Amino acid sequence: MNNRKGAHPGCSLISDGVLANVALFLSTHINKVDKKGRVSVPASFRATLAGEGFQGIVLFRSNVHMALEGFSFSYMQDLSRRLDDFDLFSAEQDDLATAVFGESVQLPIDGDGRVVLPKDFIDFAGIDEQAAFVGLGAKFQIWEPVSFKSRLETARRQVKDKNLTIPKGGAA
Amino acid sequence: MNNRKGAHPGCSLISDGVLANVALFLSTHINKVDKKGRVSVPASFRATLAGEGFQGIVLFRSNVHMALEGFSFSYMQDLSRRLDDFDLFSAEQDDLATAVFGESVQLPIDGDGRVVLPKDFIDFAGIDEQAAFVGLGAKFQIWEPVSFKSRLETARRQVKDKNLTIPKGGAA
DNA sequence: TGACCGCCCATCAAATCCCATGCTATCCCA
DNA sequence: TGGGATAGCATGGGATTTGATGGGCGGTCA
Repeated sequence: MNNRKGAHPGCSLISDGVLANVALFLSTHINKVDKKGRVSVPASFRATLAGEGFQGIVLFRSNVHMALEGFSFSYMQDLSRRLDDFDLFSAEQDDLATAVFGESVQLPIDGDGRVVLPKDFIDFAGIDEQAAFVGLGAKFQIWEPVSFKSRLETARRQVKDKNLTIPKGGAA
Repeated sequence: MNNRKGAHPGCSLISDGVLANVALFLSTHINKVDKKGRVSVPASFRATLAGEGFQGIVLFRSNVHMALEGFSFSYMQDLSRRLDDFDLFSAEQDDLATAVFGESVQLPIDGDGRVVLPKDFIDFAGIDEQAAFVGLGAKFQIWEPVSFKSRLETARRQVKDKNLTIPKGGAA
């Protein structure tokens, strides 16, 4: 129930209870896509989504990769808020908002924990028999497994070469 | 024993009893890995994790060693939050998230205080019959005991030769 | 009248729970 | 202060549940 290790010198703006269980999308799960286009959403992802109070996922095409971006509904709200902050200053952000919200689909999860990926999304991501659900913390992506493998290597290399680190925030 | 009374002068959000002490992972414990891939998480580590308010650990492959890095779940939440400071969809954010979250796994601790190490993680760390849980303060590592022994000697030598010290400073 | 969609059930393997057993560090009391 | 009593921890193995996957059945909408 409570929070991060108490390293926040200035304390937090976030109330304890809320922060408490920020569920995260973690790890990579590879599931099979059946003839009907159905895929099981990894159980842990479902749990994360359920924690967000929404039975379903929001998907749209990545602007960068041949992959799909997935969010919980509440994260979409967050996204919206962030975009609003920039709206005033940049047309690009407006484009982004249009692309993101206009192109996204909301998929219900069936009784067995599966979603049906729209055909054009499947094509876009080059998905065939299998789909890799990649947890990225607050969001996740869906990849064709082989593509993801090389993507992962790129990411690793980038992190290493550019010496990327997650900025030190409150707690260590 | 270790209360951190007064560590957060203005912080009323953190209740004394609970968050009270920033628990640390300390010491090295070597436990057996059974055929099912189960290992007991050292009791003291479990206590530390419990202080974080979560039953489970997050693991991923070390970028540097043939070992696994372990964190409390709340630590990952911290990372996620800090990652939010990056621009959404920026290459940096994406690379980091992919490398960190995409490769991590969240392992629940069973009723007997054990976790099941994924097979590929066991292989990565070269673990066979035993696993060494090495406390490193806010995080810990899991090693194949023999590998760790040489690692330990290297570390000792480095500290000595280079006269390494812990920088003075902030909270964590 | 097909293609598609939402729902239901069956199956198999893997993950999880439960209990039983030593072993050891700790406690309590004479 | 010796020594038995006790509780906590690590471990093994079996039982049970959950999760992923495949297939079937009716309804609906062009």
